[in-house]
Amino acid sequence: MSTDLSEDMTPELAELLTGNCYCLAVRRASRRMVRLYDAALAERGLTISQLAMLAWVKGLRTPTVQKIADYMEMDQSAASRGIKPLERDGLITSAPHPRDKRKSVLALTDEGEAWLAEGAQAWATAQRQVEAEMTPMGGLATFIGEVNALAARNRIE
Amino acid sequence: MSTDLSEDMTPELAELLTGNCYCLAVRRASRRMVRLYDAALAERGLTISQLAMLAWVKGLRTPTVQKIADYMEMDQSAASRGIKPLERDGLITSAPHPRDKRKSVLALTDEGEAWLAEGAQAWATAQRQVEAEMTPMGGLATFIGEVNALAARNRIE
DNA sequence: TCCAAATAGATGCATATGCATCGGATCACA
DNA sequence: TGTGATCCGATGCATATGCATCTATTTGGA
Repeated sequence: MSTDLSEDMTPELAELLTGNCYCLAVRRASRRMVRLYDAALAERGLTISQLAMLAWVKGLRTPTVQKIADYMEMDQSAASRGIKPLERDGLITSAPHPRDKRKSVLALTDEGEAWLAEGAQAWATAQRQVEAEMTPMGGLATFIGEVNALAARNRIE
Repeated sequence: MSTDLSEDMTPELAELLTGNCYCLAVRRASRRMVRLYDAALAERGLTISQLAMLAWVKGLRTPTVQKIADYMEMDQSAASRGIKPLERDGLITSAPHPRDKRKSVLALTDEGEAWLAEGAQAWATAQRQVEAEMTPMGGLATFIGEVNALAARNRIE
């Protein structure tokens, strides 16, 4: 309701609040997307992040925390913590790297494999749904490319 | 390095890991964007979320937790917790609504006003930078529109 | 008027995320 | 072959987020 809104705002604040902040807009979109995928995955007991980590453990020849963080473009500490619940729940095991004691090599347990397979099915449902409703090669691809290029130019992460 | 990647992946998992998951792609973009804006705001001691909340407190005639959550399209509990540090640090005060004791009406302190003004300057720097580097009306606008329409159709939030 | 339904805000619980930092291990080069 | 620079993973600290749930209040009818 526009009656909620005050009148005396600087142009900058108005811009920030009217959905024109790139950062806030993407964050909102991200929250929504996560809720959508998480809802689809909830019955399998996984979140989209956890599914992705399981997938990376399977997809990498020698999965380590650092490598997963690199591929997911997130902080190493965040990846480290994200993996913890999966280890706790017996979906992932970790063993010291034979030749580099700094590293822990991760692996899926049989249960982890099963959960990943199940989760991938649920994921596909959400993915196909979004795909069907988004303009093909529409905003997302363009936008992601822009963000990545921008981040690279500014050495973000 | 492609030598990291294993070969035997189902098509679905390959799709998920190669950056084609809408959810993961947006999440990555969001993380980057937040880091960019947060870095610009760090010297003012604010995060982009906190700046937005201060702005909404100023921008709404009768700001309450619920109203801020609605406008920011986030969970009420997340908004509630996000406001807490700002209250603790003396940037926001809250007082019971005169006619509805369920509500707390928020307000900026003088210090809150000052921080908001300072933060808005820093924000503008980041915003202008991103703006200059993104294709005008390029991917973002299209994409956000798609996400919102999709979320509306699926009653997400 | 009175009670069921709806609303506001807070909290318990759990994950998600980044920064700084620490201790251990490895590497590169003098 | 040392040893300083790097790298790896873990942790402390702090915010960010959502869901379920609880209490207090308000509201909308019967």
